[in-house]
Amino acid sequence: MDKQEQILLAALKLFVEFGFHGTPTSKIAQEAGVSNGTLFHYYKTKDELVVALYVYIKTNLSECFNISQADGETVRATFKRLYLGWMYWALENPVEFKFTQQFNSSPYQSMLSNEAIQTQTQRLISLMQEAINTRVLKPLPVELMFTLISSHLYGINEYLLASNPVAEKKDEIINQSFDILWDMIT
Amino acid sequence: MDKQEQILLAALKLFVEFGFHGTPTSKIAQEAGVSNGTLFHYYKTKDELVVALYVYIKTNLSECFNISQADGETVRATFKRLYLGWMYWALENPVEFKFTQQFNSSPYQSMLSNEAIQTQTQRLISLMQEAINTRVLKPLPVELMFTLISSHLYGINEYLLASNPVAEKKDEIINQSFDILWDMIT
DNA sequence: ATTTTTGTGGAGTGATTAGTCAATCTGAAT
DNA sequence: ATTCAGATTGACTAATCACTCCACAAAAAT
Repeated sequence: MDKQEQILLAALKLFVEFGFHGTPTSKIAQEAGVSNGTLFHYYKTKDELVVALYVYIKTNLSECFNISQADGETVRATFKRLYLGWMYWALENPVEFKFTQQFNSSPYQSMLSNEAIQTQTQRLISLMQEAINTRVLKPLPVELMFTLISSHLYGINEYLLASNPVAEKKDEIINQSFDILWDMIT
Repeated sequence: MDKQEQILLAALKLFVEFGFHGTPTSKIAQEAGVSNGTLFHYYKTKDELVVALYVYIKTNLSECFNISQADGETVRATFKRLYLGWMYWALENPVEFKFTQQFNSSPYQSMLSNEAIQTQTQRLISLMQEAINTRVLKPLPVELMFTLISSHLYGINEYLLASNPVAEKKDEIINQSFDILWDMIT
């Protein structure tokens, strides 16, 4: 058993349920089954723990699929693969996803200066830029394109979590929503 | 001077900068120029203050435009009016907007049981439902339609706040983004 | 004029919190 | 067997926090 990971998982569970402020470090240690001291052995401050948890989750997410166009893959297929990959990850890991949302619209956001995560985003951006350059996507500013796609994804995800349809219906909506997105950006 | 409002404004400023947990009630009172006791005279708990602030902001927002189709107004014009109204409000009140985002992805969200705000959302929903019934909008579940539109709006807003273009360019992007949205949903 | 209600202040309180520390344990290397 | 570095513990602390309480002021009602 990796105590460090247990701490992260306990923090995740409690943060999503009670918010950052609502969960004392003592409760996190308790939930993780470790002592107070151990928690602070691994993370010097509570803030550091919050940021580390975000990095941990984002790293897990990015390992789910690689952001690059495979040989013989059309641009559309690449985008669809990434869109579906992200969407299904978010649906299967709602707590993790909720946490990233909470984090992104919190003041902790600015404490983040993690290289790995920023290059991950950069990869997506350049993939989109290339698709714009080759006239596959509409000639919009790439940052705007990025925003359009990710907010679309967030929205659909939120809808699916709220309405919680059966698996088939869910797949149908996801595919349909990708088509709508693709129409929008090409 | 209305002390109650001063407290809300001080809380807004501090919450957005330091988060709910990062701002003690004593600092809020100090920023508002009132005593600790006065703050708790108006709001029995800190939680109550947070929720009251959300209601206050949402009420202000909803007073900016009325959600109904004016005489002789096309469906597209109604949607555009509401879209632009909301967008410009969010751009002109970034702190308020940021707060609502923070609130919505926080555990406080569930403490909200305000009638007025929920009927406001209901109005928008039924406006969309009607547009779907009359075949103006695509035959999608109305909740999905709602999600598509609002996440689009959120995304564009975030982009505009981040890139901060000059006023003309900004107007152009907003109009353009509405056209993209309209294409998407019709 | 007198009472009642409401607003305001700010010191005070008990509980809670993030973070420390010295002591012990563990296990691997020598 | 001894050493030693890192892991682990949990009692401890200094600070902070949400919230109370009571005295008093202002206004409103009688």
